[in-house]
Amino acid sequence: MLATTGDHVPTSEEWAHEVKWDGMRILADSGGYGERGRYRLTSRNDNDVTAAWPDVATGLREHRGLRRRDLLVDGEVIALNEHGVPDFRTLQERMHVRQATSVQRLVETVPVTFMVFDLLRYQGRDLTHEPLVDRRARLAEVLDGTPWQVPASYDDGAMLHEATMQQGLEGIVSKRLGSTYRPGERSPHWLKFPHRFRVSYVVGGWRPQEGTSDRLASLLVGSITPEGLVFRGRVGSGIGPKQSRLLTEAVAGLARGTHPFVDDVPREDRIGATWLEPVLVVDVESHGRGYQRLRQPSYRGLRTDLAPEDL
DNA sequence: TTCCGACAGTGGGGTCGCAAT
DNA sequence: ATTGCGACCCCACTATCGGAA
Repeated sequence: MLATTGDHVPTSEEWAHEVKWDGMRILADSGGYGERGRYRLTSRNDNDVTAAWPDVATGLREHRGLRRRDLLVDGEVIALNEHGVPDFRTLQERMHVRQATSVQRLVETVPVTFMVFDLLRYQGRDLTHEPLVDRRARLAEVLDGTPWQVPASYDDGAMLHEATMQQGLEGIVSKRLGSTYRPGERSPHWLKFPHRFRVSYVVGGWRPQEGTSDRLASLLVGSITPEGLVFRGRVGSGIGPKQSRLLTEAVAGLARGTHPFVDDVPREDRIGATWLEPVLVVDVESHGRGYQRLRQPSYRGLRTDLAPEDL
């Protein structure tokens, strides 16, 4: 079950709100009774990822009360950084591991937490048709005292939205308390509100669409620092045929031979690029702050009212 | 007939493993 | 030893097309 992006955080009492965890979605299935806490883990694309998270898979093995229980839960594996904030980059180091030998080392260097937010089956009984409130209540009982965590649920969405923003968390997810669980579906009963920030950047070049050489598909942008223009990454999402045409016009006559950034532009980013005089300013919406490179960037338009000196 | 939602395709930032160089 | 590529993970957004209203 997936969340739809929402416009406004619902205020009605029919909704509950929780932190949106920046990690990897996992379904953990005990596979029936008597398995002694051996769980099969699957990713969002239904790949078996059990090998990469042995600590998660056996997380309940030692827990007495759950030894012979049967359950299927839905949650997010996260890795916390030194500030206690989920760090996706760190998590990725363990994501692709297939062999048990290397995992043992990673388990120690990259500890993870499994945040479990839904209970889909318990003791052989399918709970997906029961309302969320009931599933959550049962989940809290079942996992109480285990290494797996059940994230808190909040009534006040606006408050949580603000608090998560302050704390540098990814955002919130609002869920309708009476909703059933619909496997594989992107549901309007789950609404996500990721914190995205709109910031202006200076354009230092552009890249063509894959396979072509003239159709502008993405921009290479940078931010102004005391040292000069620092490369921050590429933006392509949001540049459709119309925006592409507008930008092609805006970029005309600005070409130059070398890139205008003070730092080095990585090889991969230079492929097919046309460098430009750093005079155009664009707005970009992206996730998170304080990152070297833009995360999940999307183009928001040309700022003809701004010059690089204004930033 | 019109509108909407699901899906595919394009764009982004990353990691790792493995084969070719 | 380095590099390139594909397989995964996280995603945003746009265009299209078929079915519901």
